[in-house]
Amino acid sequence: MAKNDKITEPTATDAPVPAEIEGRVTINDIARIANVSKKTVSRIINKSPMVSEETRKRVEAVIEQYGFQPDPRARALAFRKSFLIGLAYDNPSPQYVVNMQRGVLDVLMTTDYQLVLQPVDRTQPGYREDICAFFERHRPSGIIMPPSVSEDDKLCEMLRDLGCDYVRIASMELDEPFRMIRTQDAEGAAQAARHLATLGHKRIAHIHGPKTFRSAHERLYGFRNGLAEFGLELEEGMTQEAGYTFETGVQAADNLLSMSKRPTAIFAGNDEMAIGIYTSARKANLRIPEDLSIVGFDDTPMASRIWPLMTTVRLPIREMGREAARSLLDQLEGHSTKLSKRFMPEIVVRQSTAPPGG
Amino acid sequence: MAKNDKITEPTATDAPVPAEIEGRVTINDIARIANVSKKTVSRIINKSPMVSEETRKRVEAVIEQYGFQPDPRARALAFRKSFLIGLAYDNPSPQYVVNMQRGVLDVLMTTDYQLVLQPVDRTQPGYREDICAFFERHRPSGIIMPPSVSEDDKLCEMLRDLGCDYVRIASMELDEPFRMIRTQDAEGAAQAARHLATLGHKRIAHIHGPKTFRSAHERLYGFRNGLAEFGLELEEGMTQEAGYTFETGVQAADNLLSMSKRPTAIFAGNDEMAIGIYTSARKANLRIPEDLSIVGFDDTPMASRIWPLMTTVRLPIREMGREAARSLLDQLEGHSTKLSKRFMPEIVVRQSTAPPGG
DNA sequence: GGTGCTATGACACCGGTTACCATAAGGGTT
DNA sequence: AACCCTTATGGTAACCGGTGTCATAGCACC
Repeated sequence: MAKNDKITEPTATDAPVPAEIEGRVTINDIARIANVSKKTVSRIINKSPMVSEETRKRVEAVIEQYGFQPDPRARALAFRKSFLIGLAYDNPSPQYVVNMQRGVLDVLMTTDYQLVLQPVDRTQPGYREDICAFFERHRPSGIIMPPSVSEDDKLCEMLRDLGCDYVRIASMELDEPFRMIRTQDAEGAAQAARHLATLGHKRIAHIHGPKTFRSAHERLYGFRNGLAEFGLELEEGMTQEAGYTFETGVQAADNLLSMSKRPTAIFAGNDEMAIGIYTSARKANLRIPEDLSIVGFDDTPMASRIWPLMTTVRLPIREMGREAARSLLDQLEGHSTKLSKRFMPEIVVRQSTAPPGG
Repeated sequence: MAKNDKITEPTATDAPVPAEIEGRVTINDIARIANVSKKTVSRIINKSPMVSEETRKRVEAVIEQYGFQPDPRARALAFRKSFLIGLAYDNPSPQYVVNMQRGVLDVLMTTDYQLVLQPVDRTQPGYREDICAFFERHRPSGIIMPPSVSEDDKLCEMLRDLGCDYVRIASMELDEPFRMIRTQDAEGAAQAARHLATLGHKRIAHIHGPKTFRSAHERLYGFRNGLAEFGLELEEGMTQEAGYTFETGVQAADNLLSMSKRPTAIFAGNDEMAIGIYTSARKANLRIPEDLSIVGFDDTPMASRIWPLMTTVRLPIREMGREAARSLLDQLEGHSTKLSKRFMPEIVVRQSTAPPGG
């Protein structure tokens, strides 16, 4: 007769299968218990309006009672959507990374999406392929890229070709607006310049990041402009390129401080290098801030732990992570806000800056 | 027509759906092209030996050619296994967190498993429930817990009740051996004690973490023992409790340094607090290391950036992350090594320690 | 010719979804 | 009042992309 009726459960001739079926409650259980079809339960989970108030109440009570939670993987499969958001980062600062993760998670936790990490090393050949392989494998719905990964136009092109949505966090408009989270690094650097100029410094130097990083250009540019407002400029030899690391920062500062007419203030492109300046100054027996003023960029926790406390430029990283996640989610759902949000850095004045010639 | 349900997508009445079915190659495609059944392809993916050499070659060629990658979600569903590993952490040090993540990822990337993060705040009531809810939701195959989450016996009990596998990273044997990754914190602290004693210090103080952290006890205990080897002891008032943070470290150091017979050396339970000692010493106009020797614990990057470079005790955090992941994977596959691996800390002598009375 | 092993395929199933259909209730028309 | 057409609601089957179980065909071995 082949009665088609579901044979769902053999109902244990001998095997206590039900016991084996561990605690996980499924949509079928709920449907059976609430005496409705799977479909109806599904409608309720997905907040479809096509369910009577009464039915909804009843089913929701059962869901509540049994603590039913739909399996994310099954949903992903059926929706043909991974509900994954990738975070591809190479930022060497743990503080930055952790804050960014937190911000993204703040938003994702309230949704059905999940975060997957993809740390990369931009100096490795084939790192682009790594990210693409990562995409092919997990098929995240979208990828968030903070600097400096975000600055790689070629990579983004590859991702677009793969049909991968993404959001880039950067200090320049590198892409279509809805794909950008902007930081106004230039303005932050300008604030640093104004601060130093206002204190009365004339001989001011800047240690910037690698030329291959756009943020380095941006900060240099903004700093120059800020100085120009006061009729000042970065004199010959007063700019040094370094690698955004502590060691290269020390090296660059050594160069600056050994000059016959050494600067009375140095602005570093990030805190790591600024801390390098502290070390260099100590080696040269210069007092901070009396003999040398120092300004950093990022406001890492270190800035408020080092002695004397560092004046630096702060970016709201966690909030940027949130915004990036929100923006990506919007994009995935079609209502891409045409506007790229801009985050304004803010100088935090502490103790590493003072008038020159203390 | 009355399309009943959600009007999700109008689906572009004209659009040829097959085009819509983007590039994703499935096991069915491979099976069809290679002229075998899905099951055979599945066998090959899973390296089952029950496939003839010839068939395998042929199918593998097709897989290669089309760049087929099995969908992790579909596999997870079919395997009744999530292939997810959770990392539940509350460690306030970004450096620790990032290194731990890296270590875990190092291992997981070579497997089918994926990492999901669960940052928590142990000071929040209901944080245990957060973690359990996290488990219920994603059903990770296992959870890795670094300190201080790892120290919560109650939480682990709840997880066991839920049938959740886990690995704890801690300085004490808190659980069955196969669930532990041990760090020999006591031995690290003893090394610090020996180092200071050897330099000739007699009046030595210790700033330890909160009593609620087992690591705090462990380090205090080890430090005491190390001193005892040299016939020294922590005198009355020479121990201070602080909160593992910079600010509380400053406070505790202020207390110690304002005593009439102040210590000539201080060992802090972590680098954060040790950095607080630097600040306190600067305020008190004491030179490091001439007037005061300082030893930290953790070897955060900060330790090698601060001036003078900090002597501290190092733990191989990334390697510990790797080991935790390996160990958990072993556990999941049944061959739980009965042994809990132990990581030995190592003192890194830099410039913040010297003989007393410099 | 029975036995045991290998290689392969058929088919149901994991836990959700959509497409499509069935039925009941309501409202206007004649 | 009978009829038809909506609209609201819920059921059934197929499917997403893999897996397990079991049956079966082919072959070597005694």
